[in-house]
Amino acid sequence: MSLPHAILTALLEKPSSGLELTRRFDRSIGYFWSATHQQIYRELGRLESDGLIRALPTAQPVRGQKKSYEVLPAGRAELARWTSAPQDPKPVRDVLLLRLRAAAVVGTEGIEADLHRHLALHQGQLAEYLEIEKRDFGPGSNSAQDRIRHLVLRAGIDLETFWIQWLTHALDAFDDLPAPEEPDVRR
Amino acid sequence: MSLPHAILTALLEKPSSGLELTRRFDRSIGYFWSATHQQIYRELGRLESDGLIRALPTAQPVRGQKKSYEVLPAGRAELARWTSAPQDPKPVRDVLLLRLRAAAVVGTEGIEADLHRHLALHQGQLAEYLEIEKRDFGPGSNSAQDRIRHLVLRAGIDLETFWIQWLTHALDAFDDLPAPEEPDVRR
DNA sequence: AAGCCCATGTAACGGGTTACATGATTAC
DNA sequence: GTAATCATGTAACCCGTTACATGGGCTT
Repeated sequence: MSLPHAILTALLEKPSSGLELTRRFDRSIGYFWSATHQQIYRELGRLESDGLIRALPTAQPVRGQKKSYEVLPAGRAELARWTSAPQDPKPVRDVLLLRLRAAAVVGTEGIEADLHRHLALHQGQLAEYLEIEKRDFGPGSNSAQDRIRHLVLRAGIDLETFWIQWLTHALDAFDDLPAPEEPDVRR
Repeated sequence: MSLPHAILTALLEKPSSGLELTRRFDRSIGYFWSATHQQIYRELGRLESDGLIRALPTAQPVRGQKKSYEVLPAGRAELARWTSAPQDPKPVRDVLLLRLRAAAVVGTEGIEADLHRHLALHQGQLAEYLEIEKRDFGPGSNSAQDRIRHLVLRAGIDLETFWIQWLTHALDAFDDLPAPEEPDVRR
């Protein structure tokens, strides 16, 4: 149950319409919590009928007409409650690691190319994060808000750095692997 | 669609019953792909009716009777195909980062305790991984299988190390935060 | 008027989670 | 012989994903 709270956070930062939210979930917020527009509209409906947000009274809501939402006091309270409530970290769930484990059994044929591809993707993402850091978190501006947001961005940067290092290490190890154990055609 | 392939990998490593699989998904495989027994039974049924695995012919399958499965050639082929097929990395989805972003808006009240708790949890997980590394991957044994599995374990170790460092950094930053942005008492 | 993007949806499906059910085996 | 545990399932629900629908405004 995190999507509604992600939306509440986004709306508190800036009241928005569904499509504007979708755009923001493709950028900043989406860096650690992604969502499609279908999810967002479904959730906006629920949040509204639960009395946590309301549509800004601008024009009557016609289909195809922009409709902006803002957070109500009950919504802010719920977000504060959720934020401070303890939550266990989710166990890791990573397809690439699973594929490697499978490759240890059925052979590493073909997976190496994808490791290279992932390495490039993570390098690209890291560059994007570093660009944002340079732009948004220069030496000035030390409000609590900025420092916390910088902390979150730092997690992204360090995570990408971890993957780059690990993938580099993995590819090195692949290079001097004692030859494929392919001839395992026993069945 | 990763659970069936996780099960195929597990069954290739060692034919097992549903409950044995469940136990293994609580340990080694579960370190990067978790699954409950309900999921596993459901998926075993599908894999069998798809002709990728079969029940070992021991006793007739009575309810409450152990039933072991092994992988058929078609299953091994499907796993090899899946392993070498390119797959994009999933975008990060982390509740703690989302909560921090929310805390930047509604205040950091209460979240600090949970950061401490997470730090301890990650330290415990790291210790467990290091124990496994010492036990299973000593200086000897350099088969390709072992080296690949060690690589996967290394990812786990490095990920936990990342979280420990980041949480430590975050808690440090919290300590000299310019005080809550609600009513600042010190100035 | 045709085509394209903007904006808001609906519908169907599949995986993951939680709660519950039921038969067999073991412990006392 | 009864309680606990082992072992295999069923059922319901929610979230995330994919495909599709509808209407308005803009450009050509």
